[in-house]
Amino acid sequence: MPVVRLASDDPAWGNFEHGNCELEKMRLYTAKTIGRSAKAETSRNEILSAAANIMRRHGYAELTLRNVAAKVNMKAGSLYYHFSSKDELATEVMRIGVEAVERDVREALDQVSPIDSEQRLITAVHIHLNALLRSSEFVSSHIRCYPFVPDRVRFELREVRRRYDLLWLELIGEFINRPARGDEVIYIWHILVGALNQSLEWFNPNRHSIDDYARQIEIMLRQFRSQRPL
Amino acid sequence: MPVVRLASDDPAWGNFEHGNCELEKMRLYTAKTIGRSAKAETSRNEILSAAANIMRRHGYAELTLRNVAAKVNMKAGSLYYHFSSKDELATEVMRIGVEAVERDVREALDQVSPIDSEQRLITAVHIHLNALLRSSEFVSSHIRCYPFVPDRVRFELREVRRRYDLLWLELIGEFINRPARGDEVIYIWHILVGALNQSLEWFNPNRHSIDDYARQIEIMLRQFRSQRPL
DNA sequence: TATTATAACTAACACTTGTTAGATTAACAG
DNA sequence: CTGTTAATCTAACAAGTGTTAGTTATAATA
Repeated sequence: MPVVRLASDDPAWGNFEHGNCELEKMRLYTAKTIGRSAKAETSRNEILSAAANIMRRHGYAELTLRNVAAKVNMKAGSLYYHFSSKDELATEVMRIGVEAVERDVREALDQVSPIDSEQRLITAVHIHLNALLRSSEFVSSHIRCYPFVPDRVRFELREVRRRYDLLWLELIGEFINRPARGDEVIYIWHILVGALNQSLEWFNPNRHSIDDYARQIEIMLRQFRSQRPL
Repeated sequence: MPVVRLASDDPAWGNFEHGNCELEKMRLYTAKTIGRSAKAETSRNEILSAAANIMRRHGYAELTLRNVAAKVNMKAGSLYYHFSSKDELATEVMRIGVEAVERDVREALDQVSPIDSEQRLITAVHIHLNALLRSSEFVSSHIRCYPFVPDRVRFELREVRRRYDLLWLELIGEFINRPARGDEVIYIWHILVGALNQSLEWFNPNRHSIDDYARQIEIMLRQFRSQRPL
């Protein structure tokens, strides 16, 4: 019946399970494992994953400690053994998210020639989209919930976020041969980030292709370069 | 200190007042005024505006009946004289939003040659951006809160939203000379809508220019056409 | 096995939420 | 001025929130 099939038409919209990249999670989790027993570490990771899942699917408003606890067969109060507050839990989920996607992008860029600025930007687009839409609920929960999270949480995340933002500004600056902090680069950055991150609200893995979408974004990006002298 | 000034760095982020387009509001409100006294109508409109303001600035989770009531010097219970539920209030705010921006875009398109598909698309971009970032909190609250609103509210809005979506698909289809329902058009539509609507999260009227941003979007759009035969 | 630290539970707290019924005021008709 | 309708308030409700203190069960260590 719907002429255009919108994400919002799908009853299961937003309820897809992401591929379980357990290896990736492990790498992230263990990065900051200090003085925690194996069992505590496992529980903590389950809690983080459950929280990320709720945040990605239903938004920050639906992230309640009782919801999270139920997903890991615990009671709300038990979560305080692993996190000192709801804010800390949310911060940790989102911190894992940015750090994951930044690490993935940087690792992929290491395999690309430093002077091929077009291939570098395109690579970053692919990696970011895959993290967002396929591999990591930590990434998607961060992107989806950041604007609605309490001030304190946003404040805690400002440095990791800025690092990732600067990476993009530099990639774009190199690509269009302009200063990374000029208005031009910044506006293009906003266009690109908007196109990438809004996909969370419509992308349906059963109906859409990450690569197809990334290809259209590549086409768009080339225009910004072709408008300018090299 | 921040290298790149992000919206989230600004303490007043999201707290800008939109230009008071009272005339526009009147046109919208009165469109469905049936069997309501002048006083009731005024109160109802104040409630709608207050709700839209909260939704745009703080998101749907912060929209509480007590918050809204306080803004219009009422008590929470009094709102039930004008709306039968919180859902109905939210639905009405968002319905006004889509209908407003769709009407604005269509009226502007009436002034553009039907065969100048580039100018038509560019016009729509400008009108949409201005509604979103400057003139209407009903539009911005809709865009910002739609993904987080209860299912019932989204269901109520599906028709008005689809009408507006189809308008864009047709504009893009004409512009790149492709069927409005093909994958190509739909992906470009998602890119464009993402770039437009995400601006809600970073745009700061004291620091950015709507026209500058719209111009960058124009550059982007031309690439999609130039890639194809006419 | 006995002891101890770990990890979870119970049950409540103070508070906020949407919503409702009934009382109260304000505006207006006769 | 009187009576009636329209508009708002009061005060509570049941449900849900983050958080805490005290308790129990589990697991590791001696």
